Amino acid sequence: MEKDVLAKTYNPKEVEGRWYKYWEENDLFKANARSDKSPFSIVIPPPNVTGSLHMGHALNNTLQDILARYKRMKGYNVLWQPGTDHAGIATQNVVEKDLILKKTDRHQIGREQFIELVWEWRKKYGGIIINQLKRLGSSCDWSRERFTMDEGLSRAVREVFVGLYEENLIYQGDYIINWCPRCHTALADIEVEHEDTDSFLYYIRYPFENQKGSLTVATTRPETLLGDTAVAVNPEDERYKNLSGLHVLLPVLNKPIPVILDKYVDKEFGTGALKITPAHDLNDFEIGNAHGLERIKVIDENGRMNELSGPYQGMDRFECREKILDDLKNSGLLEKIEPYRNAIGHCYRCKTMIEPLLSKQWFVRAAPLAEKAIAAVKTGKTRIIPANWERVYFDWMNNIKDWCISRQIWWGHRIPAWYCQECGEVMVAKEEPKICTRCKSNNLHQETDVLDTWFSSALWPFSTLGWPDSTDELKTFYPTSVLVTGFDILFFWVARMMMMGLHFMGDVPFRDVYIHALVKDEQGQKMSKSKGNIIDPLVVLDSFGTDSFRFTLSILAAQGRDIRLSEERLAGYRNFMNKIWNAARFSLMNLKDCKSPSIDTDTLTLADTWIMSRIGAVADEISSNIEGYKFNDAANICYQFIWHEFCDWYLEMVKLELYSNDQKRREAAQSAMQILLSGVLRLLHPFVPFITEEIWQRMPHTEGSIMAAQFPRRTDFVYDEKSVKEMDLIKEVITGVRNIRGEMNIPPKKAAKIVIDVKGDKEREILKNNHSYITNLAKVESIDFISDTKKPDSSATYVFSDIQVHVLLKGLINYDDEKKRIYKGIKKIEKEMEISQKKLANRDFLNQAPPDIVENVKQKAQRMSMKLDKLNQNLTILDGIT
RNA sequence: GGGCGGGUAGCUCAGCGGGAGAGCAUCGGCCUUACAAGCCGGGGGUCACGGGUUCAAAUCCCGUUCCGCCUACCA
Repeated sequence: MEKDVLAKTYNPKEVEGRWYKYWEENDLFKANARSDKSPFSIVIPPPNVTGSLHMGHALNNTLQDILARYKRMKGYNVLWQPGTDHAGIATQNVVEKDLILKKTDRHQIGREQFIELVWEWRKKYGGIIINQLKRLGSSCDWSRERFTMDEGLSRAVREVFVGLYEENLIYQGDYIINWCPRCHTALADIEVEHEDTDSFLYYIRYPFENQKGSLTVATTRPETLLGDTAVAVNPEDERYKNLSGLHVLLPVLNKPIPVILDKYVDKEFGTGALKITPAHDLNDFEIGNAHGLERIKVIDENGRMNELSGPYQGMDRFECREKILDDLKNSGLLEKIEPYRNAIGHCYRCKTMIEPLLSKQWFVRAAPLAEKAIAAVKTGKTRIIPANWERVYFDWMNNIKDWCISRQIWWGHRIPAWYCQECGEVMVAKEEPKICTRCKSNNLHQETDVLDTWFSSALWPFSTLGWPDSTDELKTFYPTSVLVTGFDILFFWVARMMMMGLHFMGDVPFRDVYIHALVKDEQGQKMSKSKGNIIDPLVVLDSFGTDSFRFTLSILAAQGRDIRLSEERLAGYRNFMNKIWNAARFSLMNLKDCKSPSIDTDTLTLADTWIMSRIGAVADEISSNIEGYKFNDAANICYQFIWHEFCDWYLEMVKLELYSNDQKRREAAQSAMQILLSGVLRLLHPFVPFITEEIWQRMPHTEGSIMAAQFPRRTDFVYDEKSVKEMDLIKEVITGVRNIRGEMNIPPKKAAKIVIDVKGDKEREILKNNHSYITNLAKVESIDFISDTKKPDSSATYVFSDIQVHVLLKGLINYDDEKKRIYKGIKKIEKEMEISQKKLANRDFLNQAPPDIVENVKQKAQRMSMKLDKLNQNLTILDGIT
């Protein structure tokens, strides 16, 4: 790498690809399953293989990468385990769409060939999201990339399924499930999205069978009445007391169905009479079971009315509703229609309205598994951060329902169950059985359903590490250190990993779960395709560069708060990258001929000691913030320190040394600068890997990649608290002069004479010894020192505590302006003093507040009082002049 | 229905018991040989409202209100 002068602005495009390749080629992302170093491991939340990078991924992976890079620099053996999941329904949908274009469908080509096509698709497009993660700089160990349909992971799935079945934790049964008529599969409860919808409540008369009159029920789904097998009323409902044992006639079909009594029915709602359709509603199903009612399925898997729905057979469910309402109206059975708002379930994949259907499915008995998962968080074996998500987790776990895991699609792990065609025996086994265990028949058929994708995702923390084999990876990296993810998959994924990990590994899958924010748009709206407010991370990467993007996400990632991303913010942090770049540019220009760095405390200037004390303190703060998942604080500390301390003050001060004729001073400055630049880059590296590597490689006396360098600690630098106080004093004087220059409109080029009135010998010494900082940074041509003397004529004065800086302004001073300025200062300080004095006048405060607090207030009051005196004196003098 | 988060400078947000902060925007002055994606300086806030606890409240508690979000088998 040539170490020439850097370009004037940072150009990320030229840099990023180059270094990513370098890191990969030099195996810098690789974990070691047999290492003496302490392990640190993260499994990636596997992105959907059909996916393309969205903001959620960008944030999620940026945060993981910060942790991974930071821990590597701290000397850990880091494994960041990457991979993708096979996304059963989504992937099948994509390939099926292709087939439609080719004027065929999966049923025509058959299961085997279809699966082959999906694999082909995955080979061709499955790497897209992976490459996008690489563009983000993600330092995953790609040599270990896994896919949930890999042979190894599929083995883990079979092992788990059979294990749970044998323990009676998986069972098969007829239940009401959520059916998507478009995807043609069952869905788990959490895969259904509820949406408040304006609909209607229809009041329908069910005539009595053997007497006059009718019983009116209220329903939102009149079409399901074809499958009604009873009408229920509350046993305590006075109105319907005498109806028990009677029958009513189902409208349209004129079929008698019984009136039953059930406490479930709410007397207050509708008419207090509830129609019962056990095959199409979960509650009705349960009531039906309790009363031994027949289950009549009238809607089929396509959402169409079937042969049991009489005249409506063949109609779509919505079409049927219209028709049936017409017919009811005509026969006078429709009493009234009321507008009604209710939540309607939709498929989370395709948004089709869910049809609750009676169907035979496979379920995981969740409650027993949840117990340990609850305990693990209660006892702190796994921490959820921020902790308020614990409550959400507990709430769900405590009310957990059995998990429907079978899906009527082809792409996925086929359930390892076989049915004997002769005797009906069900066999669940890891290997395909040859003959029926009961009747010895060889006429066996495998279950056609596959497992929910989340079933395999639930095993991710150990299946990716080689389970069920006992591998070095498992020994070294399980339990993983932390899981970083969004709350939207807390139930889908985190909770289930907890259950499976505890059950099969006997330990939690991760020590920490860090739940991060959602990325929203500028208006705080959730980004969605339908709203069209999506900010494409790839576009952001192109226009601002990866590092700016990552830094923006980090600094906005406050715990428990969503991120509103905006172009202005991105531009602001792109400017920060440019600032870093130019600080490096300046440094490198002056480091061309430098020796290898060493700290000689004798040659350190006050500026050196001060900035080293600061960078050391800052390094420790950044460390503790990263370790506490306070990414925004860590990033903000970097920003403030680098821009407003290192660049604004140190680099300006070091110019004195660099431009000095004294070769020794120059060399000492070069040494310090190298140490500092190296420190700054290493602090920044976890956040902004590319720009830091680029500069690192151009620095003299650096070896290898910055990835392998050590993260700075306070003890790496000179630390001297006194220097911080001294520098504060000098900065205050400089700021004071600048302030007056600015407010009095003194041309920046015009050098000023100043007189500092300082009583304390110590302060005077400090200012005298470091006067060149003041003369250079405040454009001052001479400094005189006085002690407790009257304000010089033709001067403007900056007052702090008992120190006064008089800027001599012969001919430039406007006395009215100066008076106004002083007056403003007096008003401000009087207001502040009032607060302090009130406190000090309060006996309870003096007695009960901690002594250090009282002392602080006292000192503050004293300082202010001195300042106020000086200001008043100055005002009096000016009054005398004008 | 239940739960969670939020209301702090014009905007976006930190802070969450002892001096109201940042970024952006704004105003004034600067092409000072690292950076105009920059430098220097300034202005700007009854910390939603009402009570309470405390020597001390933006910060803790209660209530009100307005926004989000999650969850739920009253048809």
